[in-house]
Amino acid sequence: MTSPGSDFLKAAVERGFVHQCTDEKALDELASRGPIPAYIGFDATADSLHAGSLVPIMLLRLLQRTGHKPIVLMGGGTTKVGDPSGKDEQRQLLTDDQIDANIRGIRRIFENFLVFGDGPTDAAMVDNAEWLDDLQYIPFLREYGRHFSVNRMLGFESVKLRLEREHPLSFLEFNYMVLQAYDFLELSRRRNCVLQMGGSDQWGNIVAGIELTHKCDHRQLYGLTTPLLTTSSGAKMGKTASGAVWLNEGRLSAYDYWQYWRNTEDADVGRFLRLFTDLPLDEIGRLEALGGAEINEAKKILAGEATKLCHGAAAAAAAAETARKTFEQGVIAEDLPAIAVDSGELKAGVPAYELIRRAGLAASNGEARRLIKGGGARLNDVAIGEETAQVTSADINADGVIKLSAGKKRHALVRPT
RNA sequence: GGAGGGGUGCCCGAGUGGUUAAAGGGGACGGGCUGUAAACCCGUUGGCUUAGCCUACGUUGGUUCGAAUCCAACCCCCUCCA
Repeated sequence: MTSPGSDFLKAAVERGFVHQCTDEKALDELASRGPIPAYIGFDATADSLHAGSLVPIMLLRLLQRTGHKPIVLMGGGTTKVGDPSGKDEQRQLLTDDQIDANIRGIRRIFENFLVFGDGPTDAAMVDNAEWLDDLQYIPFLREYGRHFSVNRMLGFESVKLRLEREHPLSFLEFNYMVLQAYDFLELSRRRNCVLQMGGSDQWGNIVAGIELTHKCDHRQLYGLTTPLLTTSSGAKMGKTASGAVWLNEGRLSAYDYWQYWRNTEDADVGRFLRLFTDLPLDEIGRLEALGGAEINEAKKILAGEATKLCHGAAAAAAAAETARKTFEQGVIAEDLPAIAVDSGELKAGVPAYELIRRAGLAASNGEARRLIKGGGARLNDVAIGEETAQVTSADINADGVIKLSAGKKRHALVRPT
């Protein structure tokens, strides 16, 4: 490809956001003429998003920073259908109330990454329930359904996966693609939106929308997908010991979020800095060139910048400080995750495995027992030898707390009350 | 509607009457080595009040001293035929 002329596409390519584009040249030209509205759709299946959605989120942020209008499309309507892409199983259907609550939670996340408002480059959030909820079945089929070829749809990746793996694909889900295609048409009509972006698994759905709009309105739209992000060793992004890497404080603390980025593999540091921070490219180039143990400095910067975007500068600084104390000085930091335990209960003695479970360091007592047996559990930094060891008030340290650890990185405090 | 194949733990996938909480692989977690990295080596991987008990191989019943394994009915998926 020749070097793009528009700020947006140039930055998107250089920072590694582009996997495929329907017509890079034409899109580049369009983007260099003035602000273009572009959207990415998000499902409302949970009240938060996780790190897997971060690439699209950062792409919208980049779009805004380079002078264009990001549109966040909430799938309030399509979530009632369920995207079969990448899913073996049919999704559980959510109620309207759940979906509304989820959209509210997700909006709070976007407010950290984008500037919302009414200006030409201000972000907007739209819910496709606005037009999908009131669709009339027969008129819709007659006007739009006739443009879709089932023959072609059967060939799409999202459908093929289910068919090949012999998993059920309901007609309901089969329609997801049709509705997403229709979304693009609606957004081009209502908001003059010309570009849909999304993960590489969305390619088929995006192209379907472009084709539909072309057939209905004779209007040329564009699509751009981001690469599926895996770590250098091939693992999917966004998972951690205690589950997914969520983007809201309630589900994953800013400290754990910081830790997630701090533990990035060496080989991924440059790539992640480009994708998940706003740092200029020449500085990133300098950071990723650091060799040996020095690359840890780059990881701290990555963690700091990424956490700043998601949780704010104060939380990022606090997380960095907690990490410094915990790892570099071995001191107990105040804001490690903590649980409160009744001091009377402590006086009587509580099995260590139970406290480990309650502190969220293990999912069950059995898992905690195994952790102890395997030598991975520590009480105030001393390995717990006995599987049935009791923790009592005698274990409260000078700071008035008890420190529990699972492995070297996961710590929690027990505060007597 | 007819014929055949199939539904196993987080995922894939073995297992056709007992020694099966279920081979093997993946993933995950822990230990070792390191740099809070990767690679590599080792261990663990249903729950509980853990030398014991409980729950589990689509669902519900049945045969048997004993069932993931045999039988029946039902549910779901796949393939071919109508």
